[in-house]
Amino acid sequence: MSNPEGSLSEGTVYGSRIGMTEDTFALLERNRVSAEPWDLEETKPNVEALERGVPGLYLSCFDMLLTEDATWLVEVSEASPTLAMSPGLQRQEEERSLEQVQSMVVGEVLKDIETACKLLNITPDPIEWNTGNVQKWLLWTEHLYRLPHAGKAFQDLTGKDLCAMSEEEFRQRSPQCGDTLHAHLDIWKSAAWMKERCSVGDTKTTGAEDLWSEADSSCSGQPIHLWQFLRELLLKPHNYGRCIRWLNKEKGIFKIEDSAHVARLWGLRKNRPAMNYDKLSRSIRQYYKKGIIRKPDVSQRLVYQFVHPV
DNA sequence: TAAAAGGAAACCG
DNA sequence: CGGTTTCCTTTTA
Repeated sequence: MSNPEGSLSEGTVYGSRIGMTEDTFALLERNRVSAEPWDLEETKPNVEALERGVPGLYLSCFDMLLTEDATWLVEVSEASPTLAMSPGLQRQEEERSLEQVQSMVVGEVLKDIETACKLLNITPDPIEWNTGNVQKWLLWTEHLYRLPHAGKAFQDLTGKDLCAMSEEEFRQRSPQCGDTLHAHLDIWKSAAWMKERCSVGDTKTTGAEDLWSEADSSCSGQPIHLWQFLRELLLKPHNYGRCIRWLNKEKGIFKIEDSAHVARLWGLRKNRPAMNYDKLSRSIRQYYKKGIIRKPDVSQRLVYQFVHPV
């Protein structure tokens, strides 16, 4: 936010580039506020902050007008009183605020998609999904927004098939939530398209590009290890703080607050639907002799310690 | 009663 | 082969 002008213009570009209509934003906002399943918090970070941020953002713009530009305003108003805070200027400011909000929303959407990709181990671009990826995405989207299970209706479809389908075709396969699923897929498609445009386009670094490069760096490489996965969760307390958190970050001591939940996430990531805490904890115990994770000096239930803290 | 601890064997990229 | 995953028995808080 150090450069409001920059993010304002970027927001404009993104908004139009990815073709997000006001309806799209309305849908996003509605879903963000209404749904709250068990894992809403993990995948919908900063919802409250965002919503609180909106009036705050407006106020800070207003403050700038009143402070930094006050002398300018006075000078202008003396020279030409009609120009000071003319309706046109006001509308411009309002539009800028709106654009800023929109760019924030886009940023949040990208973050959510990044989170989902890491969790499901799928690519952000739906075009690349195989049938398994599609099912994962469906499962994910369904319980994120409390939709009835419709995976069966989309069985054996690849991401490419899915992307080629119209909203009507979605509704045919799932009368209850086809339209919602179509809308969400649309968001993913838009984001993927935007990502492509950003990476080949201008070299100017933007907030959104940072988000994607962050996603790329962690998505690449070998199959993830359990200890890495746990670190990832711990790195995002805003998303996962309810199920796993640091007790002492410096010493690497953490506590699993919701064992079943963490196990479910691990199972999702590794494609092991039968994963549970019994098995996950067995895997953690394998780390004892390897010197990766140990029990803290004062052993407590569900509390472990990284042998080599960051 | 859930969690902790490990042995043993299967699984899989 | 390594890194789990699965299953199991016994012990502990």
